[in-house]
Amino acid sequence: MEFKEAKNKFVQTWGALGSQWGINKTMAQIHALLMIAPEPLSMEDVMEELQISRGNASMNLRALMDWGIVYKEFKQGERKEFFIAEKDLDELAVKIAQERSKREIKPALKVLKEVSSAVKENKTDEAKHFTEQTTKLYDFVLKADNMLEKATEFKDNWLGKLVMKIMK
Amino acid sequence: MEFKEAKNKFVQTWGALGSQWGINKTMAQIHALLMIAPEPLSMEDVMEELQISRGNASMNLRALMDWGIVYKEFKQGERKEFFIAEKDLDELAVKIAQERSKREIKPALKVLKEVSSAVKENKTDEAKHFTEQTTKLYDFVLKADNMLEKATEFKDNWLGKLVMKIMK
DNA sequence: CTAAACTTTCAAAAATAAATGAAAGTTATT
DNA sequence: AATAACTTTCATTTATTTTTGAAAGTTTAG
Repeated sequence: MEFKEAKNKFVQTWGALGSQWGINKTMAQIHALLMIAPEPLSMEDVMEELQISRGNASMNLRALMDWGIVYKEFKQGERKEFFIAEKDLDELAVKIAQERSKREIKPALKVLKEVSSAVKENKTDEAKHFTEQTTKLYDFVLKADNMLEKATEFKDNWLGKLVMKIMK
Repeated sequence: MEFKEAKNKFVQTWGALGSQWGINKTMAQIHALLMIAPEPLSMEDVMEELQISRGNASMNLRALMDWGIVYKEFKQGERKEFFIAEKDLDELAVKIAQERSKREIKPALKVLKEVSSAVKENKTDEAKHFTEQTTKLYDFVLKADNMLEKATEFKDNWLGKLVMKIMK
């Protein structure tokens, strides 16, 4: 396979994967590009490589920086900004997990808690069942969120490493 | 809070959560509805409650069954089909994890593997860096996918339970 | 201070995804 | 085998998300 073809295939694939995991396609593609770039890239470079507009590039680079997985870098004597991706993949996973927990799970948990304890006076069967089920769901999502949090601490901790080993 | 209000809030929230995790909004809402229904619901019921069309209900119920998280149920003497949700939440998590791995991660892994070993002859710096990075990414995604798989075996296994406990 | 170099914003356009509903398909009943 | 009860399909419409690009904003250098 030619290098250019492989590169393109990789960027497309990473983009598709990202878009299925809540990161928009262009954002994931920019990230892919930065991951494999041996040198920091300018906004021009990104626009050129992905054939996207200036506005699009600007917005998605900003978003990547908000997620904490892309950084600005300045070059000696150069006026413009360059960008590099977080290259430590464990760190990347931690950042993504934290962001998604904060933006999506935490707010949902708040509502689940609210509704699960909101109809306690109503004693119809339907209402009782509702309270039961939503309580279970709250506990479950809370557990999942905690796991996500704890999983991000794994890499530094002996127990985690042990478990990983056993889990093959 | 009134029961109806709580119910509506719950359905909306579950729908939003789902849509951020790769399950379409209506699909997640139907699932929510079935989760809290004390009795199996017919397609009519679902259409009525969510104010959606017959086609929409049919397609999304089918999708939920493909995911293995909703089942058909037949009632004595009734001609029409009723639906119930998988109520075991651990089972739900397993099913979702399996489906997403199969549909999204596995195909991506295939491409990653392909491109990471595709440009080995090319010896420019850029190509070398590309191979290095994509190899790392492949390993990383593979590891993540394995974790997802193993996590689904946790609930039945003593070590898993222990770890869960320690993780609080 | 001001012009040049560069970045961000945002209303409008384009692309994508999801929903509708009527027609076609299926299955059970008489 | 005809009809009624119900479900699925899919071309079209509608809603949502993403992208564009030109104008406004910012920063640096002279």
